[in-house]
Amino acid sequence: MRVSNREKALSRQRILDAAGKLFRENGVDGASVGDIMREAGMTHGGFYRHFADKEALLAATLTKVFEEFARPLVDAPDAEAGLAAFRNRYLSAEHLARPGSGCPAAAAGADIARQGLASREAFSEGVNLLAGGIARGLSSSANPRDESLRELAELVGAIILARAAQADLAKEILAACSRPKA
Amino acid sequence: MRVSNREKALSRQRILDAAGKLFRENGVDGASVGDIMREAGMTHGGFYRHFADKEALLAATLTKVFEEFARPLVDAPDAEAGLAAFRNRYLSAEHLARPGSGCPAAAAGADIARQGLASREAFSEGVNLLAGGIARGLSSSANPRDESLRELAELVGAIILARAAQADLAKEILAACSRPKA
DNA sequence: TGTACATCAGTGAACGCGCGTTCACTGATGTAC
DNA sequence: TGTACATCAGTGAACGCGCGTTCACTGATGTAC
Repeated sequence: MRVSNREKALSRQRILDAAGKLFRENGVDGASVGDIMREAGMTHGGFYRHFADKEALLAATLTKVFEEFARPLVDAPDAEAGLAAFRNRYLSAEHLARPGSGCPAAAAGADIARQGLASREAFSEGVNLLAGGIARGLSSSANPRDESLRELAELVGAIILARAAQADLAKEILAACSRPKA
Repeated sequence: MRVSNREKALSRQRILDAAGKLFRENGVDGASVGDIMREAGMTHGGFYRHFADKEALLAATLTKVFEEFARPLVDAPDAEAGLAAFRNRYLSAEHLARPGSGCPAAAAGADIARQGLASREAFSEGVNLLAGGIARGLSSSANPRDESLRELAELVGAIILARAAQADLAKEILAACSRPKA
């Protein structure tokens, strides 16, 4: 029961969306091909009509979710306000509780170090995309590129530590990183 | 072939050391009980004479490796110099390349969010231990606790991003976070 | 535009494999007297 | 201190299970004429 080219393209998008959610919620190892296809409303066998293997799906998913996650920051009409809003969203209780729609660098970063070249390339591009968006909001800085990487590292570290820590410490970490710098 | 109590205690230490290495190198899911017991020089069956399950091993391992990793910082006679040395070691190429003997928060943090209570408690205590050591070196700060958490977040985020990124970007991230603050 | 046929998206069974955990067994160790 | 016996650390086979991937099959879609 072959489906039309248009339907196939939609299936691919559903697989990518499902993978985006489950890779971030459960980790790369914790989200199986079967889980992802089920989330996408299909059975596992059809997966290999869309991707060569799980690694190829991971790389394609990273590219997509970094783009989606960075978009509000990158597209903000006012770069400084956009950065402030991004920080605020990043360190929110909402982002803490919902990794599945949150920052891919925080949710999957630790896993990517153990993945193939394609995923690491997609990850690196995603980091550059986010850092570029942050740097836009730091135009008054002497070295926006360096400062943006430092800023991104702090945000990623904060949410990773907070998600692993118990509730009280998690709130403390997010609050400490939210305060204006001394 | 029962072994003496002293030998049993040594076996337990070997299991914890092996787990400390493999959990950090391969992730919690990526290090199997069999792998760890093999690394410790035993077969897998004896594991359950030492730990109730894999989760109990993870919690005990976290407590041990956080303690070991924080010791040079916490025990430094000169707190400020100790912090500077800690930052230097943390952002080094050596630490980038060797997660198995490096910071447990960076190597396992993302996994811990999906683990049981005992592991999250051990992780939280480890974070507090590190933050306390950092705060010691920040005694001139108005708010050493907040600043130490922010500092730790930046270090953890930097090494996680650098390990996942490609070599050039990794070096750039570590360099950006190594420079004195503007 | 209509027809004949090749293509192939998706299904569901099956594959080999490694996982965490259990268990019967062994024989040296620990302990009660 | 010596003896008799219970304990139990470690081994290796086995368990049920889920993993990534393959494959024969189906029938609607795409395409060549």
